[in-house]
Amino acid sequence: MMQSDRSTKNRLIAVAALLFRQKGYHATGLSEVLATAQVPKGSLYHHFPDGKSDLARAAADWTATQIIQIMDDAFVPAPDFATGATTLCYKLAKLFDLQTTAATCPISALLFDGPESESFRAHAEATFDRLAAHLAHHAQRQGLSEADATARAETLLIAIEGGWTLARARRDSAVLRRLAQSLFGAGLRIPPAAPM
Amino acid sequence: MMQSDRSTKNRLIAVAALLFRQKGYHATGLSEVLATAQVPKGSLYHHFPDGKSDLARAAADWTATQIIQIMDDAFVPAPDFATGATTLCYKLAKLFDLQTTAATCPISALLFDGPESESFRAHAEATFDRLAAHLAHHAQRQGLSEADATARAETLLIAIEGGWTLARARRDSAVLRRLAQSLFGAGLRIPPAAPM
DNA sequence: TCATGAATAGACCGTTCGGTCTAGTCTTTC
DNA sequence: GAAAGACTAGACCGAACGGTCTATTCATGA
Repeated sequence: MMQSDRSTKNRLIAVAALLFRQKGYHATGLSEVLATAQVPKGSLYHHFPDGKSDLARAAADWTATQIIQIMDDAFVPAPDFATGATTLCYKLAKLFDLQTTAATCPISALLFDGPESESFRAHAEATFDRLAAHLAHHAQRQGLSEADATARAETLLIAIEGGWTLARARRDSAVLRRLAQSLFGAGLRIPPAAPM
Repeated sequence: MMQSDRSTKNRLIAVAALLFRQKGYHATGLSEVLATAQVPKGSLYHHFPDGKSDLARAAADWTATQIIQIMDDAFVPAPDFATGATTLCYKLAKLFDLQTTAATCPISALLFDGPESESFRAHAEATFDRLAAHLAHHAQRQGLSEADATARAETLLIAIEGGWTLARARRDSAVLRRLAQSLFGAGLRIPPAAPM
């Protein structure tokens, strides 16, 4: 069985994750996934008995672990939270630039656009919380108090989601790169808080 | 002709805007729109010759003017930008709470999920820019410099988009309400910027 | 070497999709 | 009150959808 990286199952997951994110779950036909992954229908229903929704779940999980990997890559070697956050934003910007079509943010995409079942929805929420907790964990690892860490993780998450949306609207990742500096950099600290 | 608020055409637009936002463009069938609005198919293709995509455009425009109205309601009577932004966040939170199903942010929803045509995409981008510009206009009206106004408007937009996403993931509008205070309030100024 | 289950392969099915078309009904205007 | 166009009404269409099913091939252990 071996489950190599290029196994039928993994190919299906990777292709599905990509297409679902690019065009959305409902806008992506199984036939397109199958054609792109070069997999016949029978194989899909062998590996994913529940069909499309099953595939969506797998794709979401796969994406989540990818995101966590990116977070770890950014935060583990970082001397402090701000540096980690900056690196993360840059990594995400790079990810954004990789795609020809400006797709939805991977974090939110696979969670909100999927089968309508409540079970999928619940799974998505749990996954989202897991990502937020992971971010908070890194913050705490840098010596922040639990409350502080949670708050900062949340702020960063908001900024990333919003930043990605703006980047997508403009088809330009610049916002994402500016994000970290706006949040933590020496420059403007979100709003200069000048006149008001 | 009269074009009353409850005219067939307006009913179609309102229902489409709601459903598209709740379930997404591709996940919403014309039959559902038609049934909900109590409109036969023939009427739809009379008012919107290009069918579903045409309807999506109209729904997006209709939503955009709604959003602008909300912005005006928040900013016109406000003594300064921070107050206006706070009011806006609260209004959006209220809007969020209105829906049983936690739907996508109206600003981004109707822009990103629609027909795949490039023309729709372009129209969406233009609409998005229009909203951003409108926000910046309000900021400038409060005496901020153009650069400042643009920057603040962008920050607010990022925060709203990201905040809505988080609110949606948690099915709780609290994040949106906390948003304004985090950005401009006397309390925590985004990150306390303490230890790091 | 052969038996067995995993995996592949794709023809096929019922449903629903967005869209077309013709017929009928109002509404407005001479 | 008849002509004309705006609008409503829904039967109908081909295409594509997700999903099922049977046949076949491949891999593995006895």
